[in-house]
Amino acid sequence: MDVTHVSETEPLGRLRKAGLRPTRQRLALARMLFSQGDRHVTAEQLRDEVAAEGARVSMATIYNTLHHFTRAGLLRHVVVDAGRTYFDTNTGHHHHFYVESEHRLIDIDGDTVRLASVPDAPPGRAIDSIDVIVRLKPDIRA
Amino acid sequence: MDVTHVSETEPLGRLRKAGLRPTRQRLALARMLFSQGDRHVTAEQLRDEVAAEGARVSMATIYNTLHHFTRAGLLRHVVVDAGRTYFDTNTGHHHHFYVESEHRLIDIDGDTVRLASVPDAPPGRAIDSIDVIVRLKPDIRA
DNA sequence: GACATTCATTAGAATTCTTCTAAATTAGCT
DNA sequence: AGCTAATTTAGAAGAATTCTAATGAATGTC
Repeated sequence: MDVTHVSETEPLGRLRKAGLRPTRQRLALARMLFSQGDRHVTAEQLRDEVAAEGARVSMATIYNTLHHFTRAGLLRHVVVDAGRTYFDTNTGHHHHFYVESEHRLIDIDGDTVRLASVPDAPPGRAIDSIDVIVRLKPDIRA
Repeated sequence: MDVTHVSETEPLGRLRKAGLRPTRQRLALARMLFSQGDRHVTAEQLRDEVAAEGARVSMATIYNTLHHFTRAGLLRHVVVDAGRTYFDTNTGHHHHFYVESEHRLIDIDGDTVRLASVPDAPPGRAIDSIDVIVRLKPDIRA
């Protein structure tokens, strides 16, 4: 395979740049994750998608890979639901709607939520990140 | 037992007001939860505390009770960590610091975080609640 | 290109947290 | 006291994730 010229947004280039060995499994997962716009996925979803494509990737590898990608800054962890971990391919500044009834996440552009004031971190601690989660329910006024 | 005059902030009155049968177990849990200021607890923590007091309450009852209390508006669910559910005795308007390294929650007064703008809910949905979580890490400038 | 080394993958077991089940107990009536 | 519905319980079951220890694959060296 000719790999002399690889875009940084292609799966291979992305992995290279992140210092991750491009294995068959990682390439498959990177393709699923990064070639269809911003996504919010769970490990289980990914497993099913990958399986549907005919690729064989174990659950352990899916978890390992998601964590590797997250550490490398390719993904971001989203905590909105106990007992379900979402990974977000949008690592930029933004927040989330969470449709509880459908277990579905929707991005909110970072600038749409402006914090007029942010509390100081307690002594000895620093702010790592600020998550804003807007929980949605069905609108009753049907 | 004389129950003619019961404060609404005493365990018994609290349960009565919420329409919950005051059982031995619920009274014990209510006492643990509501008589030492605002708290953030997990089911496991509560189990241990109750056990330390010598009361016998099964895990199933702890979960049942926490959920009953939450439905009754006595507690609030806090999601900050996948695979760990916190219950907050402060049901008023406020947000949270989360010290990831210690799995510890700290309240942020509701007015300390002002949202300058809030996004509109997508069509057919309404905003249920807005959570702001400020994640903390140890301050490096030791 | 073969070799050695290090890193990655895997199946399945194990862990953790939470919910379920079905039987026994208890609270709140009359 | 006796009735009924709500509650509690131990233990099994379930769901999501991590661990283990063995196999396999990528990379650097000659």
